[in-house]
Amino acid sequence: MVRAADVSLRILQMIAFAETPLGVTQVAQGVGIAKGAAHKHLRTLMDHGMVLQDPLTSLYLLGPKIWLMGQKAPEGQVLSEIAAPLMRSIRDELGLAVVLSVPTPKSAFVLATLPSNQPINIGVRPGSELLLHSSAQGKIFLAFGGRELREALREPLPRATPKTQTQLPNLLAELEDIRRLGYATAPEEAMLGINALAAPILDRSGKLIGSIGLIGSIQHLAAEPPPALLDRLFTLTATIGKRL
Amino acid sequence: MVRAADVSLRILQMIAFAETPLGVTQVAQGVGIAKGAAHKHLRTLMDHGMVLQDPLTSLYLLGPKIWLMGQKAPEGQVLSEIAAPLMRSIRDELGLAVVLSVPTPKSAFVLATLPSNQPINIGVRPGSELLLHSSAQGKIFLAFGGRELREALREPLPRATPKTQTQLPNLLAELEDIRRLGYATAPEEAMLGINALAAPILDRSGKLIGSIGLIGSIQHLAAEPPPALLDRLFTLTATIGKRL
DNA sequence: CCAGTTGTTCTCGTATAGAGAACAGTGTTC
DNA sequence: GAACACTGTTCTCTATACGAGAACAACTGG
Repeated sequence: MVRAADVSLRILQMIAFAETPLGVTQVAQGVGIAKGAAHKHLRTLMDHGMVLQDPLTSLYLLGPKIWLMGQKAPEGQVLSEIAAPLMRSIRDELGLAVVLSVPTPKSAFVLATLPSNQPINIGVRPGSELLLHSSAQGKIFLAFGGRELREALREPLPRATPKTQTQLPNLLAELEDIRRLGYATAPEEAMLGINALAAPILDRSGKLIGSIGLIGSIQHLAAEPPPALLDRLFTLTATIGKRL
Repeated sequence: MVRAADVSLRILQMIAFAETPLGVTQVAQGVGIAKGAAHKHLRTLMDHGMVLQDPLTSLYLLGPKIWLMGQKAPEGQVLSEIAAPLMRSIRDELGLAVVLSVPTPKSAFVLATLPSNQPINIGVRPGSELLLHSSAQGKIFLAFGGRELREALREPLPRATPKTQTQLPNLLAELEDIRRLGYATAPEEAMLGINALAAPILDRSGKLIGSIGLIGSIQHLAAEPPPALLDRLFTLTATIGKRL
């Protein structure tokens, strides 16, 4: 781990996901270093065009180069443009929150989300990383992904709620079921009162690309999903897979 | 300048703009450090999800987080989605290369391009940075941008070709003309045999957002642009400005 | 006009980044 | 099938450069 680079990357993320442009002082205390040091990091980021400084307010905001680099990332471009309209239609139809995520070595990375349209709505923040063993999408990745993803299971499984599955043998058995049935649920495993239903997005060759998850309270999304709901989800993921 | 962060950012860009996934060795000699050190940097980038490693080939490629961050950059999202279809139509109509760029403190940053559709075609690489004083788009930014952009003129003006304007007073006079006429040209100032014509993209409040440039050989794009061509360019930039 | 903010520039001691070598895999070649 | 030529990864050690802290400059608002 390169410490200085780590700091710069944290600063970059901070600026990227901040609601408003940030000043040196906020950045400094955000990453926990001295103001002067933060300034040096910001200058480095500016030299690379990753960040630029508003000439009027002298606050720092994200530069255009980040956008350009983002265009080069395969997942986003393809998946989101294809999936976005389909996700919207299923959300409007079912009223549940819809989440698109892709696998990373240790988590399910949330690329895009649509919150549910209930008065009390449930959402997932894009950019968050769901644990592999305690989320529906994570379990999809464990079940359908390459062997390297299951490496993460060697370490003890942290408990998110009392219902989180922390026994490795039980989890492995569940993964078998998931592979067989083609979907995963996680009733109150990530958060009490909340359930999720997820299915994999596979390309034509059967390779795992990502997953679509539906999130809802246990009231709206039962632990045993009704067949009609499953069908709807499967047609969605199959359509996305075909259009890749 | 934070050296370690600089190295990591160079590596990140290298991976982002590489044609194919890269290995540790290529990265190391690309940025000029030892293999072991490069490995440490790559791990740091991976920890942040900026980069990930193909489990099969163990080559490094761009991670999904970069895409997500790119979505947050204001310029790209808005400008490119609005401008892209309009740029395409003007390219097909005129046959000239079309370039969309935004201002940075020291250059015109190229966000998106369309190469000309001639047999011998001319293009501009996205991500490149055009000098402010020796390119049509750069001169647009100097003329229409904030005062801070003109700070760059305090330093001596490098000569790109024999025709590059390197005399500050002459350049300032030209900027006056550009402001008055609403367009800039740069015949053979950036590259011999090539001319460019550019106009600013202004939002409703008149603030400079970016510029559209047309690039062609001096044969296809005369130093004195015909009125019809100017009209076409002005309607394009005006349309983009309105849709912001 | 002064107090309390900003962002920026210093200096200096210490943590750390990078060179280099050794290690561990993988595929190629003879 | 064994030696080879590559990969990516891990290690040790020292010159280096990072970050704490303080001082500075430039604004803002009471």
